[in-house]
Amino acid sequence: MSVSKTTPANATRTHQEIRAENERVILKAAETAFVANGFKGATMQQIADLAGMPKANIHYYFKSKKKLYNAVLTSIINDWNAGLEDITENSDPKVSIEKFVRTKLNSAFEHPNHHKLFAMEVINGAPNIQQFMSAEMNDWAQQKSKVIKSWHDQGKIAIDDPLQLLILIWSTTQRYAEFETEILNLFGKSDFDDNDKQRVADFLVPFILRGCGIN
Amino acid sequence: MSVSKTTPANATRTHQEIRAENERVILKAAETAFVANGFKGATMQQIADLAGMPKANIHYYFKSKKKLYNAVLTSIINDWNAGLEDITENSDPKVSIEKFVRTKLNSAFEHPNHHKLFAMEVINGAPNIQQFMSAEMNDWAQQKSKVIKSWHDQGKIAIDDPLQLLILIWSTTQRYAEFETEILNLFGKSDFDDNDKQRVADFLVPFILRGCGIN
DNA sequence: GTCTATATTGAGATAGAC
DNA sequence: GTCTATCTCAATATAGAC
Repeated sequence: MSVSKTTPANATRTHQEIRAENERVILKAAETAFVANGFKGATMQQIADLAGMPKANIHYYFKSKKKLYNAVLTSIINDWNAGLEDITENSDPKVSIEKFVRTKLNSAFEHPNHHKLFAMEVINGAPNIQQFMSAEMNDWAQQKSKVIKSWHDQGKIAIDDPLQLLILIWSTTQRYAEFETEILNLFGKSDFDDNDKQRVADFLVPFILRGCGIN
Repeated sequence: MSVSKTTPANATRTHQEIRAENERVILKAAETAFVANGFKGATMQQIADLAGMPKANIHYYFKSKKKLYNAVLTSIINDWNAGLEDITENSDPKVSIEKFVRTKLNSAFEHPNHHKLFAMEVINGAPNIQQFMSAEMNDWAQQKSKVIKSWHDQGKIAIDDPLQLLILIWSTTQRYAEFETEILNLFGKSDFDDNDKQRVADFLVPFILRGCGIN
C-alpha cells in the first residue's frame, strides 16, 4: 500500500491531503469570522488572515463566500443530533433524559461556535437551512415526541406536551454556547473550566428531572 | 397652552412631533432590517424602503448607520428588566417565580425582534452593549441571586445555585422569541396565537416550579 | 496549488436644490 | 425637513504569473 513519497499514487494522495487540510483550516477560520461578524460582516480577507493564507486561496478552495458559508453550515448540521439515536420508547426516561441533557450540554461546551452560528441562522429566519429545519429537524422532533408521549402514557413522566420538553432541553443546554459571553460575564470568568461544566450539569440534570416529575 | 397651528409655538411643536414620529418609524424599520440581516447585512436603502422614505432622510435623522444601530439597542435595553422590580426577599417564591416567567414570556411574544437583536449582539460577543452587560445586567443578576439565595436559606426553594435559575428562566422564556422561526415550524404554524401562548405558559410555569421543588 | 495585482460592484455618506 | 444625484471606499471576485 504505502510507497515512496514521489510515486504518482502518493503524489495524488498528498494532493488530496493538502486540499483536505486546507479546507479544514479555512472552515474553522470561517466559522470564527462568521460568528463574530455575521455573514455579511465577515470578510474574505479576515477569513484569509485567520486561516494564514492569501485571500485568493480561499476563493480557490471555495468558489464564493456564499458557498463557503453553506459549507460551514453543512458541517455543523451533519452531527447536530449525534449521540441521541438510541432514545426510544423502551428506554428508561430518567436515563434517557439525563443523557439527552448531558449530550447537548457537552456539545455546547465543546463546539460553542456551531451553536452560535446555528442560532444566528434561526434568528435571521433560517434562510440557508430551510430544508434541514422543515424536514430533518421536524422529523426528528416528531419522532422523539412520540417517545416522550409513550413514557407519559406509561405513567413514567409528568409531561403531556412532549414538544415543549424538547424545546426546554434545547434552550437550557444550548444557551451555554449561544450566550457564552453573557454567562461567562455573570460567572466572572473568561473561560468555562471543568468545574463550571460540572456545576452546570449538577444544576440542570436534577432540575429537569424534577420538572419532569421524576424522582 | 394650545393655540392655532400657525403660531410659532405650535410650529415648533409640530416640528418636534414630525421628528419624533419619523424617528419612531425609522427605529422600527431598522429593528426589522437588522434582525433579518445583521448589522452589516442590513442596508440603509432597505431601512429606508421599510420606513417609506428616501435613504438620505435616514442619514438626516441618525447621522450614521452605527448611531442608528446603537439607538435601536438602547431602546431595547431600557426596559429589559421592566416589571421585575418588586421581586425581593420578602416576596413569595412561588408567586415571584411565576411572575418572572410570565413577564419574560410575555415580553418574548410581544417583542420578538428585541430579543432576537439582543441575542445576536451577545452571540457576536456583545461588542456594542459591553457596558450594559458588565454593569447593569451583572448588578441585576447579583441582586436577584441574593433574593433566591434567601429563599433557599429559608427552606422555601430547592435551588442552591441562584444564578443558574436566572439563566434557566431567561433561556426557556426568551427562546420563544429568539427561535421563533424554528418553534413555529415545529408547531406547524405561521404565528403564535393566544392558544399557543397559553400552551407554553401552562407547560413552563409548573415545570419550573417543580424544578425549584415548589408544590 | 500559491500568490500579487486589479476589475467591478455595492453601500455608506454627503452636496445641494427645493 | 425632503429628495435626487453623486462621491468614495471597501469587499467580492478574478486574471494571470509563478
